[in-house]
Amino acid sequence: MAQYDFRQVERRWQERWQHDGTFTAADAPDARKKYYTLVMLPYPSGDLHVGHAKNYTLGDAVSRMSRMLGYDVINPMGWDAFGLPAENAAIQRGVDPASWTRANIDNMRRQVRLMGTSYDSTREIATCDPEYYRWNQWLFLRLYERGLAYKRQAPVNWCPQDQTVLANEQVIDGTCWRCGHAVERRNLSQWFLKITDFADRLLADLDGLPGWPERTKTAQRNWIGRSEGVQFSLAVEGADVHIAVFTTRVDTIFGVTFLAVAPEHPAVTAIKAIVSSERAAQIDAFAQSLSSKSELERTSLMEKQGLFTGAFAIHPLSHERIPIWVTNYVLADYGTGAVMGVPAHDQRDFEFAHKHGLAVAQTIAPQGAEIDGPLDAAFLDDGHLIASDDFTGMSSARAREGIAERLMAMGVGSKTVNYKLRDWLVSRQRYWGTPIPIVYCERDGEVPVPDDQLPVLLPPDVPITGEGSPLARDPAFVNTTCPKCGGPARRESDTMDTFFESSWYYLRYLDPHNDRAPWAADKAARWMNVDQYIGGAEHAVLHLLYSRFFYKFFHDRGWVTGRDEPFERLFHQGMLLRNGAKMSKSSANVIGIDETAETNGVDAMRLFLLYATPPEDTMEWSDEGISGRVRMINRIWRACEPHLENNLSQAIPLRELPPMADAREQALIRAVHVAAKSAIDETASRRFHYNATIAKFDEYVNALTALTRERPDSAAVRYAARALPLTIAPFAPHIAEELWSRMGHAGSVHLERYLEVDDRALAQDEITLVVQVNGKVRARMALPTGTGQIEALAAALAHAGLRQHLEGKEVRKQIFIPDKLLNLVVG
RNA sequence: GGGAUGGUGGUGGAACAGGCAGACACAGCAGACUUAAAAUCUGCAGCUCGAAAGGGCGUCCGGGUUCGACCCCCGGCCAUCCCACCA
Repeated sequence: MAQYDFRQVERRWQERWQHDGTFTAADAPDARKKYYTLVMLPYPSGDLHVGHAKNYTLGDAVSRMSRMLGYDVINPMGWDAFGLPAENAAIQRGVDPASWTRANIDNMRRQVRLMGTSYDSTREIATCDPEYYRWNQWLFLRLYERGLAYKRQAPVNWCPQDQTVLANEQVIDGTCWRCGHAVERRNLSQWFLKITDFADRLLADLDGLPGWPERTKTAQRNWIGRSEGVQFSLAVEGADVHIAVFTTRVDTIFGVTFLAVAPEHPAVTAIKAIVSSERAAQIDAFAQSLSSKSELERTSLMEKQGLFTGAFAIHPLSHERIPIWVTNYVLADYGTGAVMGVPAHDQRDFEFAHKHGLAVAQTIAPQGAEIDGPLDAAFLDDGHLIASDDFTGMSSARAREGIAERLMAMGVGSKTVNYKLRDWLVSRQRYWGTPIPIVYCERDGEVPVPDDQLPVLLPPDVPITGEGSPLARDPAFVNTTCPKCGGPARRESDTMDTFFESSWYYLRYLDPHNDRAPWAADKAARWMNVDQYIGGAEHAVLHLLYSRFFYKFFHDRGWVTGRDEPFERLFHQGMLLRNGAKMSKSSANVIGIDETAETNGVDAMRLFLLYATPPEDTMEWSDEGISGRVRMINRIWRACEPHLENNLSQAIPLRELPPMADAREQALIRAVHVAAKSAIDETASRRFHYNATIAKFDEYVNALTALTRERPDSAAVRYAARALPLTIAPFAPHIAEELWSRMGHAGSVHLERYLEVDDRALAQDEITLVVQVNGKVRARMALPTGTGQIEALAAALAHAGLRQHLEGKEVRKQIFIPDKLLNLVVG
């Protein structure tokens, strides 16, 4: 008996699939329904580990399964190749980011193939290719034309030690991830994308995505943060300025005892002009002390601080004088940058008022109750209004309407919707990204690079030191001529956030070599939308929100048709841990693909990754666990081996069930169809709990192994052996292909139709009827399928084991579930 | 503080629709084969009382609904993740 040589077999079929283009998707449609499976494209960091493998194995199984179920499948793959790690490698090791990235892509492509991934390699893309980022720039210009890309001054995270800007995710508890130095805020001129224009659609259309996890939709809803309220303004006493505030609780307006503004608020300048010079100096000092503090520090870590400006605002309804304070906890860029302070009905305001000795005026009382003494915390619920002029006595809900109308009639207020979502900052002072295609001319100002001059190429050989923007220091890149007037001009030296590339890559896969457009509309119409998207939950509000924004823009421009959502169904993978930590080089807990494939084989690795937990769960890697799947592969081989080359003439068509000689053969045939049914159901339901499917295959293989020993030539055994490569193909593709081929088939098993589940095979002649007495299981009886209640009761009464539970008692009630259960209530 | 998800043997997990709890596997124990080991095969295995037959308990805890609850409802505990001075 020859040992199964997985190394040789796996390598041979991987080369064959690549050579034959087995998984190439044709652009010409056929009679089948299209199916677009997509996994989030990886960053080429160097080496794939089994954590990556967990993600790609699921996508690959879904893709292969869908193809075998009769869909016209497209399953592309690419590289999210721009980003900071390449620059860090450049700084630390002096390598060129481009060469470093290319080498990583080459290595990881090898590893993706080593995993036996069934992706269409003719559609592979790398976002750092000029042929790709050219279209980034083109899309940026289309956004620019519509006013959706714009430049403005904005505060960013800045590390004074490393002399560089940091992304939000690189700020760990207010410090720089690399050097640990406290991060500051700096005002820099930055490019933004106006995602806020789409806030209402991005929110509303979540309701039309039943194929998305609820938690992801909730996360996006929270992030967009829509709130309805009223905006109104208060005049500043003695100055010609008004301060607008936004509130969701306008019913508490008579409880306002102070006005809190952000130190950056524009009205602060006017206020400084009307107060004493000492006050003005104090305000400046207060603003200065906060200017470099990060938002996290100001809002979450620091105590509530404030300074009375010396100025007053006039309450629009009561005409009382309201002291104006500058505070650390009011954010300049949410709402209007100013808040009405209602200590009695807002906990933040309550704490602030207590600390600074401000008045607390209760204007809402619990429904049906009166106030009983001073508050020891803000009263946040709705109720009825007290001490509120002619609104006194109204319910909160009615007062919100009435007060809003009064303010509108007075011309000082309006109903408003506010969003937490802010415009997307896409500028990065980094080298390894897409250059922003804008030049600055002394005469013409900000000028977009014309389409026919794209791409603006990223220059090679730029020194990267980790200090400041590398492109800004490259005169050959920065100095250019104005496309409009031909005069001297300066190129934008910022590059784009890498999330720009990943917001539309799924469209480029559909037309990867197009040099006239990012994609052709007919290709998009052929394949979009993505039927099943698979990736980590960490992108719930980043990539997945940006992509929806882009797709809506594309849809509005008519570049894509159908619905304006890119991803029909979304599935979040669980993480893979080892020793309780996420696999990473820094944790030194990485299990590499190459080593695992070499020692255990790729099929065993794939089976283990699918088998160990449901795919959405966090998984702990286990060196022992994979050995069980190695055994399974070997059992599959031994079970099928007697049915290889010699038995070709005895091939049994899989659609024809062999006659079943006895209960054991029936059980074997049943195991075949139970496993196949599980694979089909888990795919169709999009639950993808292939862990349960593979357990069914264990039972199938165990039954086959046992019966093969006794009667290797029975029709049932031959049928079950020949069905095995076909049914296990999506999960263990290499051994399946090898067995299929050795059984005499010419084509690839992966292009075959999956086994059709036959109800006759699933049916059983005999079932186990559970007999309960007063709800407790007291006996199990083997009975013919379809036994009626009367016969079942008779059998139960005759059952020796039940006598002690029934003797001398009256059966008062029977519950009978056919072929399952008989519950006798006695007393 | 708010929200989401979850809590089942020594371990990973199964039970898809309220109907046999613990499938399948890992680790373990015993046996067969072997000079021996590996590999392979067979058997045992929730806890507990009992020699056995058989009984009692058992899906985080406490209640409830039901003939019957891992599953549904109420209250609590714990864990993980997300959001969090958003006015």
